[in-house]
Amino acid sequence: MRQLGSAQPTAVELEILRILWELGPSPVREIHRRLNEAKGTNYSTTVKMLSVMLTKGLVKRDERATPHVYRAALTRERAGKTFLRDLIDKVYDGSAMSLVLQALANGKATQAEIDEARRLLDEMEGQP
Amino acid sequence: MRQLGSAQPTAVELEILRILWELGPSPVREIHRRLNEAKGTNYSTTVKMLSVMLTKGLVKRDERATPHVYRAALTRERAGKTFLRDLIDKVYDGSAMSLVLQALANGKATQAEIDEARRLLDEMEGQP
DNA sequence: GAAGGGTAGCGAAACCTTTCGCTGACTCAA
DNA sequence: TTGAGTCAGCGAAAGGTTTCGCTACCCTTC
Repeated sequence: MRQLGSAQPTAVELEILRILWELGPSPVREIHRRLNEAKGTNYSTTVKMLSVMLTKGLVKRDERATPHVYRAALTRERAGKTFLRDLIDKVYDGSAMSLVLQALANGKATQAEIDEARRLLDEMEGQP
Repeated sequence: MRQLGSAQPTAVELEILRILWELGPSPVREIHRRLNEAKGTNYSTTVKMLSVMLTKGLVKRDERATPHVYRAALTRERAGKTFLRDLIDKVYDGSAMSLVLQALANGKATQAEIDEARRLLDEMEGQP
């Protein structure tokens, strides 16, 4: 059984989250308009994706309203943090410093810059 | 048809790339040892994944050697850049500055820090 | 109450990734 | 030559994501 809180959004799911982050809580029709604009998706598909995301806990919905209003269950900030952490884990074996060093590698970076970057990344990682 | 150069490595593919980045060019047996260690994968699976990755252009192999030697077709640096760009595109709608601002948002950041971070990210993005 | 439009949901198909059984080739030693 | 071991590859199954057809349920409005 997949842990509810730890599910990484898939490509389309992320696209929907992005729309919700931009629009704020919205009815399906609104979300669909955007998604269809971007990639010609069928209305049924949008509804299905939202229902899948609901069971995964990626979105929440207010059923009292008609039409139902959906909203993202995580913030853009949290998603960003998670993805960045994931990137560091998957590409740099968990070493944030590796990424920083690599980033500065071909450029001309002072020690001050490196320290600065380190602090920035520490903040991004958040506190476990 | 999927563009060869633009294929984003999947989870297992990335795990294999990570092994190759660490070990350098290696025979299947070596790669398999690591992969199996990490997640108990069958030998056949490792071979198959490598063959899939070969057709996708993610790895190259020297068939003159016996056993065949595989090596990553992209560097860790390039993969990191691509993933970071992808993260920015998918989560922050392509605005690197959004990510930086968000990262600094809850912390207490000086203007100097922000400028620093901007420069860092510019470098990470590479020059189109 | 019948027709039409907006809304919601289910189940199955289509597609991609990941897994592995099975097979064959090749090498080395007895 | 035969048997044991290593290496490579194919095809199909298993599992997850994404797609959509079809159905049903409200509301209006006639």
